[in-house]
Amino acid sequence: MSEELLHTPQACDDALTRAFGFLGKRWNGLIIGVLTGGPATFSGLRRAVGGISDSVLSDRLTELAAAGLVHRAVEAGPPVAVTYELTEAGGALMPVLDQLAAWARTNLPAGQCAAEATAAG
Amino acid sequence: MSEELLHTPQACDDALTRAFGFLGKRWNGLIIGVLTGGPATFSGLRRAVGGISDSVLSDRLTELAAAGLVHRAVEAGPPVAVTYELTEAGGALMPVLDQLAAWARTNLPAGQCAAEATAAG
DNA sequence: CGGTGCACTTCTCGAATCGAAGTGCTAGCT
DNA sequence: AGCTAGCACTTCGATTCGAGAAGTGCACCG
Repeated sequence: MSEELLHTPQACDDALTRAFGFLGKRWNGLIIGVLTGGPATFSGLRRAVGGISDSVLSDRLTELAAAGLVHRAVEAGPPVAVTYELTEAGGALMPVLDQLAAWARTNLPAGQCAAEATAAG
Repeated sequence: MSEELLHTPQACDDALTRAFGFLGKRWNGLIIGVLTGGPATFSGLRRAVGGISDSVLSDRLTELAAAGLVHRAVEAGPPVAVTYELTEAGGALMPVLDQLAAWARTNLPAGQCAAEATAAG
């Protein structure tokens, strides 16, 4: 048990660990997923992800912004509007999430989009 | 009055929702990530992911097995040995996790594998 | 016989999350 | 003008989740 017992047990999955530091938090994955469809507002995001609470969404958005994955654009003017959108780093996740969705469609039971079903015919 | 702003709010990210039903749970992503390196035992897994507790690992493994992502192989014989390995569905995640790791290496700060550094030239 | 490792389970405590309500401001209806 | 409604958050109380330690039964090592 000195040198090695397994073939590099977890060589570079250190990157995975960091990735799941964000994606492992209950809603982060979905939030980014929704954002891949374009910029959104706070309440727009809340509706899109469905089931998340204001407080958690606020927290997650702050985290994501601090990590540089999403950009918080505050539009001045009388009605202060806040828009969230992916940064470059966040956008780089789009193909990954796309593959992930494809995987879920193929390998996870009980679920398929109506839009998908029609294409099958 | 611009209705164009909402272009299919969340068309098929229903698949994402299902995917993150698993990956959104604190350790599931890492567990699968470790399993992509080959089959492992309970304690082997515990060591590989690092920081997870027995109870949670047991829960996650049960969930993953119930979802058909990992296979729980019980070897009889006097010393009952249990081995966990990815099923086809779980194995299909490997390329996704690979991309995810690549993304993390590129876009998440403070982290780089020694093995990667060599390729810098 | 005593110590160790494996595969789990059970228990308790603190953290994370939920869900609803509250705050300050603007817009639309009457 | 008064009232309702929406947006972007924050704060509060309650539930659920996860961490850490210890316990169980069995086989191997010395």
